[in-house]
This record gives sequence, C-alpha cells and structure tokens, in this order.
Amino acid sequence: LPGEVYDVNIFSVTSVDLPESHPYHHGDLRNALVEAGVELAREGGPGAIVLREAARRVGVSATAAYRHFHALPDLVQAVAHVGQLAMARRMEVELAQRVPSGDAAHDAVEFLIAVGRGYVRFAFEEPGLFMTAFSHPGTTTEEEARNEEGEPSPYGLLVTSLDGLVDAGLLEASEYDIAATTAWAAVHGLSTLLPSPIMAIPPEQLPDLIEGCLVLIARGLIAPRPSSRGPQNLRSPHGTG
Amino acid sequence: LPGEVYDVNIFSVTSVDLPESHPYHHGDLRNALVEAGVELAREGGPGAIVLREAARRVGVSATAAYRHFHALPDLVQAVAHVGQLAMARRMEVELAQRVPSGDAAHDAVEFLIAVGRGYVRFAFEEPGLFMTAFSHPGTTTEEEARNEEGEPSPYGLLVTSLDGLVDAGLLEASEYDIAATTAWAAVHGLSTLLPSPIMAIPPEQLPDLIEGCLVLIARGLIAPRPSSRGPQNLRSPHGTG
DNA sequence: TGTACATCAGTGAACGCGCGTTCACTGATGTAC
DNA sequence: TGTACATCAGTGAACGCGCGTTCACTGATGTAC
Repeated sequence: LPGEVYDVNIFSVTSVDLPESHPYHHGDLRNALVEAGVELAREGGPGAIVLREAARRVGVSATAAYRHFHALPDLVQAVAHVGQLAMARRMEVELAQRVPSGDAAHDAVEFLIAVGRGYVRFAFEEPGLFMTAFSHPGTTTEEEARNEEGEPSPYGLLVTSLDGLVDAGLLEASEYDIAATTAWAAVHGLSTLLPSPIMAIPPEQLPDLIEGCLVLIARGLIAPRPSSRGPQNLRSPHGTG
Repeated sequence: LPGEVYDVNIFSVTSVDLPESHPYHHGDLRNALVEAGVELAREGGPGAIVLREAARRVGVSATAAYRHFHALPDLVQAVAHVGQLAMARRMEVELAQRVPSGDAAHDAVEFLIAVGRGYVRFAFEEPGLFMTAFSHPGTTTEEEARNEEGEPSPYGLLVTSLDGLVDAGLLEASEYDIAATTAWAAVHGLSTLLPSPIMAIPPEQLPDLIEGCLVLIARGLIAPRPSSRGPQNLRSPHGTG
C-alpha cells in the first residue's frame, strides 16, 4: 500500500525506504508532496508549508497537487500527522533506553519521565516539525485524524505512562484526567518555552534543567494527597468534593 | 508623556483613557497604531497584525506608520508588550481576590495558584493577544524590552510567587530555577493546549480542570525532597548532586 | 491480439489578492532674528 | 510682532512579490470487446 509509506527518515529509528521506481506518471505524488511539505515544515514551521514550493521541489506543476489534496490545509494536515508520528518515535527511543530496576513504582515513574524527555527533545531537535504537529489548520475530520493501525502517538504514550502510575498505586484513578492534562501541559510548555528566545537558557544548562523539571512534574502527579500528610493544606480543586 | 499611554481598556481594571484631542497632525499616531494593532491581534493573533490595515483603521495612509516604526516587526513588538502588560493586569485581578488565611505557607501557595489562574484565564479570554505576547518577531532590543517604571510583568509576578514559597520554607533556594521553569512551562502549556481544538474540553469542565491542574503543579513545586520521605525514590536530576 | 474509448494524472497560462516598502511630494508646525 | 526658513508628519501612487486557486488542455494508462 504506497499510501501508507509516511516514514521520513528523520531519525535513524526509521528504516523503511520509499520506493525508488515511479511506475505510473509520477507514481507516488501524494507522498512526495507530503515529504516536501515535511522538509518545508522543518525549515520554517507550519507557515512555511507552501503548496507551490512543495510542488516545485517535487518537480511538478503546482496544479498537480490538487489531484491529491483538496486544498493547502489538507497538505498541512498530512504533514502534521507525520510530525506527530515522528514525535512518538522519538519518545519511543527514550523508552528503549531505560534500564529497569526491580521496583515497579520506580519504573513507572521512569516510564513517565522518559516519555516527557522524548517529547521535549523532539521539540528541540525538530522545532519546525514540532510546531506543525500542533498547529491545527481547520478542524480535523474524524476519519482523517484516526491513526494508522498500530501507529504510536504522543498522547497514546502519555496514557500508557499514566496507566502505569495507576497500576503501581502512585496515582488515584479519580485524578487521572487532571494528571493527564497537567503532565501534557507541563511538558508541552517546556517544549514551547525553553527553545524560544524568551528564555535564552545557556545550552549547556539545558539537559539538567529539563531533567529537573521532568522530575518536578512527576512529583506533582504522584505526591500524596494533601489530607493524608504534608505540612500545609492545599485546597482541593475548586467546586469538587 | 504621551508615549507611555499604553492602556487598552480590555479589562475594567484599566481606567486610564487616551486623550481625545489631536493637537498636532494626528497628535498620537504611534499609540493609535499600537491600539489598532492590539485590536487586530485580538481578532486574529500575531499574524493578523498588518501594517496597512492598522493604518486604515486609524484613518491614515499606510506610509505614515513609517514615521513611528522602522518596519512591521516593530509594531508587532509594541503590541506584544501591551499584551504582556494586559496579562500581568489580569493576574493581578486574581491576586486581589484572594482571602488571606492566617497560615503563611497556605497563603504563599494561594499566591502562586492565583498567579497561574490569571495566566491561564487571560489565555482563554484573549487568545489572540496571548499568542501575540509570546510571539517573538526578531530578537527584542534590550533597551526596547525593558519594562516601564513600575509596570507589572507576568514573569515578575511568577518570581514574586516563588520568593513567597522560599520565604514560607516550602521551596529550597537550590531548586529555584527548576521550580520557576516548571511552573511557567506548566501554566503556559495549559494556556496553549486547553483552548486548542486538540483537546476539545467541554467548557463546563474547564474551571475545575484548570484549578485541579494548578493545585497539582503547586504540589510538585513544594513536595518534600524524595530523600526525606515518600514511598519511592525519584532519582535526582541527571548529572546533578 | 488489436483497437476504441473512458479515465486519470499531469501541464501551463492566467486570475486576483493583499501585502511591505519606496519614492517624491505637500502642508503644517516650531523657531531664529 | 512679523517674516524666512528648517523641520517634521503626513500623502498617494507605484513597485515587486509570491501566494492559492481556476481553467481549459494534453498525454499516458487501463479496459471492454
């Protein structure tokens, strides 16, 4: 199925090569345009995805793109999907590098931190693609947005992390949604803010800072309930309980 | 000093009115253009700040803007500055609504949470201005970026929050930078993610969700050191200690 | 196996758009004497 | 107090740009008989 070949070889993890033959007219124009779009996104973010330029790079007239995409936003969407996939792959690299300890609780936390680390590092390594993955040009069709069979997704990995925390007894199911939102938001904020000129962190301090933040985020998720211990009362969420 | 009148009356907090008289040619063109730019930003984010349109709204030729701004990015920058100020004001509103308890530790945490709540609510109430405040069109000149005398800034309020935590004995000074980065990132991530179609949270669940996340973030900042208590070992930041 | 035809994937010229920015200019204001 | 002149804040036409998208078209492929 040529329509499924979305691997972009950004990271060495990816080993699937695109077919070299062009059996029919161009043969694989849609994928070629998406790949060109990915390059543009890497170079300049979502705004740099330009239909005419993508066609130019593929060596095809601008009009040809309209055989495969209804309009520009559809191409951007396809690129965003590739970006999400690449991000998930980057997260999986971090997961693969864990060394399991005997302790289930410890390992569950390490899983969460590895997922977060992959997220943030992807944002640093591929800022343009990261921004594109989270741009939303028009609401995604349910059908289009659905992941391919077995494709990893950043959100899926987060969910897996939190399930692990629940299983290890570190997170109450009643706090699941809040924990998920907080974890995602915190990691996303790091990814957005740290690379921006707003913060201007000296590069050599970045790894330690990121790691410290990830630990601190994890701590918030699994901290014991305020009622059971701790020196001060944190009030419970407004309007709840 | 007419150059200082940046109040935009987005919130009723602001009570300074712009002068109605136009004593000299236009008289206050720079501020008028900035205000028009703010409106454009509110309507469509940083990309919607268009020099020609701003001039059109003020009723002046497009060229006139070049008497007051070297080029478009300078106008965007000025608008971003207004956005930062408006955000800080919104945060101050939340601060003003606190009811102090006797407990210093509790109040310090409430201060932090109020600051975060203002940040997130501003992002919901003024998404375009929020995005503009954090866009960075060309690196800011040191001189230009410096705040006006006594102007509040979002980062300044965050720093005040954390100082309060340190004073109350809830945060170790050695963790200050990590805590600051985490708090900012988490709150910024909530502000970015929650309003986006990616999450699609039902509006009636938003206040509780936000509040829960803020508590959870605060918890992470002030959680006791892993070495002293807590059921599992969180490893210390990579490469440190 | 060869031919007629429908279908499909591409071409190339052209459109309208709104933008940022430039240029030479004009008219109002402030100032020196 | 009046006049000459420099300065300053605005005008309006024009430029080039690259974009997304349309249109009528052409040439290659697949298919029925």
